[in-house]
Amino acid sequence: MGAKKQTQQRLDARRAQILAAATQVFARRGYALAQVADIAAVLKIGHGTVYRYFKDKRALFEEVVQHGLMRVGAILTEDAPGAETLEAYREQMGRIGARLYTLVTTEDALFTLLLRETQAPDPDAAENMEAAQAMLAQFTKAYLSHGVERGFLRADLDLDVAAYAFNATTFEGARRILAAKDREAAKAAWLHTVPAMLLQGMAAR
Amino acid sequence: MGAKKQTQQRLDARRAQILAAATQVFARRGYALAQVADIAAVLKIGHGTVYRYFKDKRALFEEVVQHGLMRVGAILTEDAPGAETLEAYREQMGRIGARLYTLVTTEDALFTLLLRETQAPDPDAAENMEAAQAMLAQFTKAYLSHGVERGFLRADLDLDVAAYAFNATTFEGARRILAAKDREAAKAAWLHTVPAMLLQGMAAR
Amino acid sequence: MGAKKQTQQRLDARRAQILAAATQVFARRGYALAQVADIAAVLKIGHGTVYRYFKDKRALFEEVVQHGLMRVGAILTEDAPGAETLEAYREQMGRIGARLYTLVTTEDALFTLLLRETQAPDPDAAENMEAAQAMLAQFTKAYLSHGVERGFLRADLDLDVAAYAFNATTFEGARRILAAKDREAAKAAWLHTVPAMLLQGMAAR
Amino acid sequence: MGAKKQTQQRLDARRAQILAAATQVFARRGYALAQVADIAAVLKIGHGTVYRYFKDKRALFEEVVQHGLMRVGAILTEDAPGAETLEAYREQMGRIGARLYTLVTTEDALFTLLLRETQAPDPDAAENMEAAQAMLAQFTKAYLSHGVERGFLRADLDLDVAAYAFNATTFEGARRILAAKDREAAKAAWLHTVPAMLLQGMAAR
DNA sequence: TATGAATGAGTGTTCATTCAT
DNA sequence: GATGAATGAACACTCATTCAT
Repeated sequence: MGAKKQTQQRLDARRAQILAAATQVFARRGYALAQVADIAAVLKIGHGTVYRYFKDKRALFEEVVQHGLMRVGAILTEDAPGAETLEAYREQMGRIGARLYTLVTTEDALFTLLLRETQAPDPDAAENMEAAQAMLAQFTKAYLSHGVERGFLRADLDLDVAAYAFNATTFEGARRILAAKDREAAKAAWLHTVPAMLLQGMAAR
Repeated sequence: MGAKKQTQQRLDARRAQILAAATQVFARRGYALAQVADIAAVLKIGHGTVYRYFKDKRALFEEVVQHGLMRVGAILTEDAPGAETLEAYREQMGRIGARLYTLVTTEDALFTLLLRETQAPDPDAAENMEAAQAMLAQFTKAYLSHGVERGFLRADLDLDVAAYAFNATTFEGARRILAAKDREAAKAAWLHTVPAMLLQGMAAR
Repeated sequence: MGAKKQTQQRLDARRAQILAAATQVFARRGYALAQVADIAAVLKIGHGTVYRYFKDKRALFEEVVQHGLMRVGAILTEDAPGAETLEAYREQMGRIGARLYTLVTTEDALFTLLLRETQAPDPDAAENMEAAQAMLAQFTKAYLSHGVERGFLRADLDLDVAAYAFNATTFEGARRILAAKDREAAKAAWLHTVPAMLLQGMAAR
Repeated sequence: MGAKKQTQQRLDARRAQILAAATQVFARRGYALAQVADIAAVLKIGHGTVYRYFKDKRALFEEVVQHGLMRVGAILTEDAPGAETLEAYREQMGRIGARLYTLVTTEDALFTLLLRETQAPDPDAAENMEAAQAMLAQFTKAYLSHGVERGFLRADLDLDVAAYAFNATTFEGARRILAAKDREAAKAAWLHTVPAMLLQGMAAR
């Protein structure tokens, strides 16, 4: 049984390695141009081996994406939604953003991929992507909803629109940070500007 | 001479037809899965004919994108930037948004394509797309800059960040509208919520 | 009728122009890579026009070759076979060779083509080429036969073998001359060496 | 290790099979008309397999040619250049010719190909072919040079011209033998006539 | 008669996927 | 389990040829 466990662990480790290698290659070349053989080559394993862990290229891709989305989801829910004042609310927003953008810079390849190919490579996969977007929007909507209930946010806000707009802004920040020469500076700029802009607006007082 | 002109017109017309058909097919299937033969089939012409008008599949794709971006650019610059009050400024923002979202629903396929594949289909084309994004951001930045000068917008706004955030929100709106069952309702919701949100913020007063 | 003649002359002239242009293009690019459109482009005429004068690309090619072979044949028969002494015979051989090699350098393209693609581009055409070779060998054989009759040449010579060998040597000379940097020098060297070599042999006396 | 060796042997064998099949098909149809799929079909293997062993059609063709030239080169150098008398020299010439013409009839397809397409199928490859010709001419020149040094051959012979002429004659023999109905008879005729003709000349004594 | 727009058969090449070892 | 040799569907692109103008 110990041996079995060992084996199982080794299998899991290999699976994770393939997932990581796939993330790199998909990020670098895009889904269409990434070759299964490239991914195997990164690990110096036979490319047939990949098929022992994943049904096909598409399944591998989707698992990479799912895995990435789960990590994002974890960050968004890690911080319990319990802010009692607008100030605390805004601070929490900053904390979540900071964690997200740190993950973005750490997991460079993963986010390059998520942000580039979230618009799916083919129509069949488009639904999945759409679903993922919707899920993230639900997170955000719940978060905003809490703000409205507490009275921090305007009661007349269209929460669906706001949630999608909020996420779009957040992910655009991630894109800009990844594209920036000085990522730390870009991160700081986005974290400084966006919460203020979304909460107080751009209009002068 | 009349004949020559006729012929030239017919050539131009055919070119435009191919561009339009390509837009449909690229939008429906994505760049990678779109086949040149599909595009020709839409027009019931031989697929060799496509190559009389465009060097190759990539060139055709890029022309579709360029053409689309020019139309967007035209909308953004059509309304001269001369608002004198915050109210006029906000109204102009609404007008531009309305025109853009109307184009989005009219030119369904074009925007499906632009919004999906602006994230480049392959690394070679990525630069073009990046450049297009940057160009649109410049438009927006200039527009916001005007607002700051007039005193409508906060003087401490990071205009680069704000411009990208603004555009991201706008394009997310386009995506949501295209995905919506009731597009007119979605259009109204985004046009109603976004300017207020971006100008006044989500925070309660 | 004068008008008709005029027209006929113009048609013939155009036909000759196409033949000449085709010779250039076939010589430069080889049969397979030469495009009918290239040939038309040389004359700045529509490529459809070529098909009004020649059935298809292959027919055009074959006419170019036939035309070239006829010119070679003319040179070989121009000098009547009436040498009475070995010395006169050898001189005649030199004269014919000189005329041939002059034509070679003058009609550069034609010979590049003849010498390169006499080995036919496809099996159907191979027979024609074989026939042309055989025809040239017959000329030479008759010429050698005259030498045997007159007693200039060894009576035990296998005339078939000798004729083909003689021609091969002659055409190899043409190839070398065309490939040479200094064509005049190459021409002189071949004309000086080959008749002596073929008549007296390489062996020392 | 034994298994590895086995596998390597099988790979080498397959490579050799493809080379052989390619020789047949290129010989039968010529470079331009030979299809990669035809070559694969001869071996009843998938045509993709060919691309595991050769980069592309051209590379396969060039390897076929190189391989052929090496075999010819081997024959030409096998017999050490040590003749001490004209008679021995002439006999050696006959032996080399006999071996070459035997290879020609044995390796029918290879020589059909070499003799047909040594004149390059396209301008890019022309240099290779020219180089091969030059290499063979160098062999022959060295051989003739030995004859001059030993005093068998005329001291005033232009060795460059003679070498190319010699080779041209030899290859024409190969062509005629391949084209002949009775190849053995043709072989005998060429082997009997050519050395005598080249050494003693055609002129009567 | 000349043109060149249109055509589509034809082919080299790629690469995800399978499966014998 | 791991491998990588083999496979062949799939597709972009070319260019000789036709024919309406």
